[in-house]
Amino acid sequence: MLAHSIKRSSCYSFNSILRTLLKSGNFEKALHHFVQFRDQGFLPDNYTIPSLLKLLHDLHQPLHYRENIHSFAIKNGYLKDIFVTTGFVEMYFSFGCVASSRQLFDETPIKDVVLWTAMVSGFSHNGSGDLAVNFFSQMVGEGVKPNRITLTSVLAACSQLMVPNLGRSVHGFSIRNGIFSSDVLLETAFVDMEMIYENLREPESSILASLLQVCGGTSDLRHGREIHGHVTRSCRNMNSYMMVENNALIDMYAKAGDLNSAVLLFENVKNKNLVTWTTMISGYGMHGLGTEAAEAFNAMKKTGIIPDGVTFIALLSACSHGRLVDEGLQLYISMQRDYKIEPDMKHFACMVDIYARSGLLDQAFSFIKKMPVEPSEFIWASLLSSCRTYKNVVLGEQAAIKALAFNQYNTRVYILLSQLYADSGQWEDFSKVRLVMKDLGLKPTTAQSWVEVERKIYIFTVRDNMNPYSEKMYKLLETLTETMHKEGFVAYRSSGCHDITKEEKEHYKKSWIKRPVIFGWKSPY
DNA sequence: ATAGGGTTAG
Repeated sequence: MLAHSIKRSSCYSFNSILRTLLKSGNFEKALHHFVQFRDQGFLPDNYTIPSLLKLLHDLHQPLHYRENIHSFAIKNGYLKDIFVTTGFVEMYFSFGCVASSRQLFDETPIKDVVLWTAMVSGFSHNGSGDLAVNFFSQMVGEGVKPNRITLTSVLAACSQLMVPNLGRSVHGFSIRNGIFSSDVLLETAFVDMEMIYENLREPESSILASLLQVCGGTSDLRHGREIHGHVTRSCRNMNSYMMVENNALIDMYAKAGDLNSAVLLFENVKNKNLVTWTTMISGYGMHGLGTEAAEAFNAMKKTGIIPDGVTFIALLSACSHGRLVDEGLQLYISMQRDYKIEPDMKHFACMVDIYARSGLLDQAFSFIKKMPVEPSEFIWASLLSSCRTYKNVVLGEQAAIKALAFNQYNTRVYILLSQLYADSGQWEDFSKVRLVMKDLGLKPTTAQSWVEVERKIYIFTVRDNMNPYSEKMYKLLETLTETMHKEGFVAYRSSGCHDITKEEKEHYKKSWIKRPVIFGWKSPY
């Protein structure tokens, strides 16, 4: 009895100290403290576990260690404590293990606002904005009242999904329920531009930045330029926060395809900070200008600005788009050796892409296998994409299986895999994939693109015949193709689902009858 | 009475 109470009180003070050390960022001391505690024969209690998970996160420890803590927590019945459950939910989300988080959530009988919020933000961070919004409405439906943190998370998901109306209704909801968040500004960003001119008040930098983000993302140069004009007119040049507007404008021009304007503005900006440089590097990169990106990086270093993790993401992705394998590897090494930056999932994804886009699929795969953390769904899907380009069915299948283990409903993965099969003439496998999609209720989506000409937006798709200019456009394409041939270029022609010959169609119809019941591949693991 | 969810212009 006495021993028990001593242990309990020791746990109490241990937990307090651990928490304090973590808060002040003394991770090494915190680890030392934990090791001492453990060596004295004490075991973590339910109060310790959330802190312990945070410690392992801060020390970049692999998933494996945390799974041990998960087993430990299960054995001791600590998952009855919602604080512990929430910790694990958050931890699995951070490793991209969405299914594990979801399972934990489902197994929790009584869910509070924090657990619900962890789900909303977890989905949002893993690129599932739709599920984030879905869980938010479930939560409201079950009578759990969201707070400002929940709203911040769900609004982030709304803006990710580009659904301003949903954002507006969330905003309306928060007003009706008396919940206010400074981040509802995010939603305001979607309010129509003309409204800004009618508004007496000067729009916040953050609103302008969000609007520019939308302009960049939709290649809406016209609105982007209008905002630029607005910023220039609104005598805020003397203010320091002009930095935010300029950086957002440079990014917008680069993303909307007008690299010249981006460079022009960049060169005219007097005080460039790390974000300005990184934006320009990333702009060059997305236009395939690896050399210019590298030059900008060198120029930045000369000014004494120290790059951070995001700068290296921009550089590595420039290498991947410019097929610069050796340069990418050198940067990846230098980042860790010279700047002490720990690579995270995004850097890993860039490295995989650098190898894979250059056709070095085996090197991409061995890089994945050597990663210290569980590769994300995105990494597998991007490997699959390159497997399709280079027609590597064996590796492509493995990548697809891995990606689908994260999310069974990833339409893009099925499409890529079926195209890979089609390109390789494996029509039976092609139809198998399409049937699995059909069983799951997934529809192949046709990619759309659009262009704005004289205030009118023209949307078009592959083999589009609906456009009144279709005939003219295809004639022009023919001329272009001819010119390319004359110049010595050979067009790569995909034999994807649009290009099925008569025999292949017959074959496809036949195999349609043989409905596979389950997903027909075995995991290589 | 010690713990869990969000936050950046790139």
